[in-house]
Amino acid sequence: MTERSSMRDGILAAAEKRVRAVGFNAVSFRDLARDVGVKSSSVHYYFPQKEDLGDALVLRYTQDFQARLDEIDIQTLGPVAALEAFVGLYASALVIGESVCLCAILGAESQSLPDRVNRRVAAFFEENTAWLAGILERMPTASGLMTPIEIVSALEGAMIVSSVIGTREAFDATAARIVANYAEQLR
Amino acid sequence: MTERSSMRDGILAAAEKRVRAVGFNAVSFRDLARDVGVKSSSVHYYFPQKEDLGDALVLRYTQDFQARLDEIDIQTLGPVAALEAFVGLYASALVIGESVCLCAILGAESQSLPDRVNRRVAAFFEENTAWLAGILERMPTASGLMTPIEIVSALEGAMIVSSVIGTREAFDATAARIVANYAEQLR
DNA sequence: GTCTATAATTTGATAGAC
DNA sequence: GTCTATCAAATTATAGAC
Repeated sequence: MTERSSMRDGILAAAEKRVRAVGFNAVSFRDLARDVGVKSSSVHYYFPQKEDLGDALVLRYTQDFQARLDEIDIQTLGPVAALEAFVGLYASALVIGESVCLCAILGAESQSLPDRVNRRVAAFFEENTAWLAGILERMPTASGLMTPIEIVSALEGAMIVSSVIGTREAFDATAARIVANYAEQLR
Repeated sequence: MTERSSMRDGILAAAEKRVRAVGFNAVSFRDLARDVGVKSSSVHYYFPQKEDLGDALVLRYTQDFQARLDEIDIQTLGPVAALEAFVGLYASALVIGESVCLCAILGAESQSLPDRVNRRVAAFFEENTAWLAGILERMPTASGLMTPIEIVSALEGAMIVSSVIGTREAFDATAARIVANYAEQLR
């Protein structure tokens, strides 16, 4: 097993924290260098271009997220509790005054980001919707229920609105309704 | 009546176009100066600090949006058609590859923006939810229906996700469901 | 009001010593 | 790998002429 906490990973961790707070365009190589205690040229050693940093950042975030999805035992929990666990992952990504989901903020900035980064962000959404599709197909089909992409969209939007307003109200209401509407189908 | 298209308003129009595409942090005074055909120092004449520009930009956007809401004749249309018109305003704010709602992108960047700007963005959401509350109270109360803040959140999130993926799919599905769910209540 | 000129700072990025 | 040193460009912002 390779070293768990390399410099490269430390830089990515610092980048994730900063980008999830202020966005990709507002984070500099020098910010990250200071965070991990090196010079900015050393950050360039690991990520020659800022684009490389963005690419690796979203990849890491997506893999971490996927790993947490894999921990959700759908067989044991059943579809509703699994959906609740999914929504819980999003809930833990939102810390008012501190951070939102990485892909919410990168999604909003997408027109100013390199295509390579955008493709990774799109892949995050696609993996999430695919996972959701896996559990929702175990539900009775009902025309009034949100589809996977609608659920992901609603959670990301609620995160952003909650972040500006400064309370979790919008997010919590959205999260609760998504779960409740599906639970209702199984009564 | 004062001049309709002053330099100040031209700058704000250029700023709106750019910010709705790439975000506030990725737009510079020189960008706007070139757009309207002056030097950047002239832009500073109208907006001494970038914060002043952001503040005026969101105020203008909110007022324009409110004016379009005022044009929706709720009495004549009835609540469902009025809700449809509301959703239509959001729909027209999304142009794939070009722009999203100003407050979606500023909301995502909020942690890196001046408080003054954030307060204006929050006010936009509050005015929108207040308008929605006005028409939804004419509907039969139903526990399964989205509240105003949930509707606004869902539309903003769907805009961002659609923007990254590159198709209107997520937005259109969200918009259609919001209207359909309420229409269903009035059958 | 708009310009020239410029200051002060920050940014992404590179060359080369150690 | 990390550093020093540096570059070219861009950024916000101001002073003062016209």
